[in-house]
Amino acid sequence: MQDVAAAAGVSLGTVSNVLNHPAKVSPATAQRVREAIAQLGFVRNDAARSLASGSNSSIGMVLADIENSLFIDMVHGAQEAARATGSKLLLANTACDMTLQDEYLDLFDESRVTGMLLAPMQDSTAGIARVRAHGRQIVLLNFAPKRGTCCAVLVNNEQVGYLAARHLIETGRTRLAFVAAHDDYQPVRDRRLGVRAAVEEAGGRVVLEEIAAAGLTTADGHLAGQGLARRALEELPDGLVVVTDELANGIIHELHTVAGVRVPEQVAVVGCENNRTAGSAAVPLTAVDMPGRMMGQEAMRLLMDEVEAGERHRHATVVLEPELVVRASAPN
Amino acid sequence: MQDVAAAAGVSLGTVSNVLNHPAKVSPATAQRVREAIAQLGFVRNDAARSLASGSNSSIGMVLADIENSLFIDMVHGAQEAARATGSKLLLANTACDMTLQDEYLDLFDESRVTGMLLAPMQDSTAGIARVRAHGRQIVLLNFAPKRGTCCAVLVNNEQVGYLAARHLIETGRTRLAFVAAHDDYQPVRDRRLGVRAAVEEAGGRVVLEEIAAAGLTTADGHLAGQGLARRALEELPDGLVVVTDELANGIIHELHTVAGVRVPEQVAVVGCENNRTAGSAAVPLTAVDMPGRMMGQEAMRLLMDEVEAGERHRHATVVLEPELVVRASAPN
DNA sequence: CTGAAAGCGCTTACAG
DNA sequence: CTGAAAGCGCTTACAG
Repeated sequence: MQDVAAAAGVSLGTVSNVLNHPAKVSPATAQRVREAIAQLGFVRNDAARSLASGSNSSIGMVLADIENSLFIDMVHGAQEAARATGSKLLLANTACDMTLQDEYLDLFDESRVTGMLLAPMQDSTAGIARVRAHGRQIVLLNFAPKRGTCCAVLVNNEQVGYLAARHLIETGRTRLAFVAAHDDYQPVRDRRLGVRAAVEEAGGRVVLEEIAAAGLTTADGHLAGQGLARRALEELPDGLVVVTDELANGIIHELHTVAGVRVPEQVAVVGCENNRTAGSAAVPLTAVDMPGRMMGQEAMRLLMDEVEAGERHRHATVVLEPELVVRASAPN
Repeated sequence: MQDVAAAAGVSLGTVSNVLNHPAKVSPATAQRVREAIAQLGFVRNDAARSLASGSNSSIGMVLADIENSLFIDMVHGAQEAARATGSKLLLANTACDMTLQDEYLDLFDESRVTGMLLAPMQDSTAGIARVRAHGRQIVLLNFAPKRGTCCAVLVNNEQVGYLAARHLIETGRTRLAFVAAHDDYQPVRDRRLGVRAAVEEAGGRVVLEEIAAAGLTTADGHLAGQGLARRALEELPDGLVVVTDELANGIIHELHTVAGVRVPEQVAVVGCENNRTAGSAAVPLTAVDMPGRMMGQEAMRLLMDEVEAGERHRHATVVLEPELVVRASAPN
């Protein structure tokens, strides 16, 4: 920057002003400075910049699983919103590893980002507290914070389970099963509650079985599907609510393609999330849609509010409603 | 940090040494310092740190399309390799927008990352030159650099096309078509060359038709599939090489599910990339696999070599070989 | 509108 | 092994 100033025949402060407050500099001078910058190939040192100014216009987003298109949708939404405000979105993937998640939170913290977005798969109260203790803003995605300790954007996951189960009941299924794993993941717990509520609402004419899968992936679905396929047909549920699409696809594969149990005729299946994989499966999956893009947008909006409002800020939790998307695996 | 030093009763430099060169400090002192850090909730300011040291241990990865699981695989590979060396991987998604790509390259440049990984969808010579002019290292993924201007990890995309076409020819198909779009995307051009080479190799007994799609997505595939479905059966190719899996899935959907043209009996289809979607489609897709994870690992390795070797560094291009994965859409 | 000066919070030789 | 001092490259009042 010194060199630029010398080349343009102005002082250091003027170069800085051209970069940060162009209005304070006469157009002619600014032009000369800009030419010098271009000629010397000058790149402003962001470290010095944020050290001196105490700020940094990028915002960090920490994601538990970029493999899941729900998270990718959140990224898209957040990025659109960030772009509108002129800030840059930096991404970090933890692959569901809490150690890595903490490391990334600390990294963004140390680099003094404007704020953070966190979409975790487990309780992250400690990490959030650490970040917030340093005065840095953070908004939680798809996971409720501990008693109002920060802003959050949630989906009504109880409603996710409820919509899925109600659809099956309304289309005449009476022996439901809920297949899930990872009750330490809050959305799973909530979806379970919703399923139970829908069954209860139906009175005694609908029964619910709860089946534990080994995990949430397609491979876990294969296992669960094999388990179901070993049953006599009359002992099979006639409607399945499966806690994730991947898991549902795995089950359908085993049931329908391998074991020859017809989906949806003999067993109807509803997934949760409405992932990118849902529509293109062997039997297109009926699923309850999570509005990922909107979640990302809302989260960015909350974060920006918090950054701007400062002391006056009040934490808020936005709860978005899910929607049923009907496809072949559980038709109307 | 000043406060920490005071609390621990040592000087500033000692605190710094505890953080950066623990061996230089006596265990007892180090312990006292660490306690002070914990008590005060001190977070080292990364801006000051990298300003003073001139370095920054994170590396930036700029991706054209996080929607595509090939890119996600590259992330996984790069992250594993980064973790092994103790550096952090920061991600940025450009959504195929060259303006955004340039902005992110500049952002990482300004923040003085150790180095960058770039997986673009278009020629990025200008951006690469800009970054390199500032002395920052960058490795290209899945796109050949202009005449040895940087390190790169490529897949032999000609071989991708070749393997796809040869598989169809070997399984008895004689009227092939290559469906593609975006010849400005280098891998597309190379795959086309490979398909032509395989057809030529077969002599006169195999003919090749080249079909232009509107784009590379599933929706574009639907369009292309509709176009094919309108043809009389005897005018239909009996083997399709489709330049991406998504495009292939779209075509299969229209042909097989909508129009009732049987895949693979009447038309066999081979995709390129072997995306996450390939295996779970209505007709599981035979596809040529791109080794994304390995690409990411190799790219990190090249980058680290370059960072460490400094002046002595020679650019290198690693070309990985693809592999055919046979599924139902074009069986053996 | 412009320039000189202080300071952001660290790291790194260097002397003890 | 420890401490005092210089310097990293900017931004921001402040005086002109």
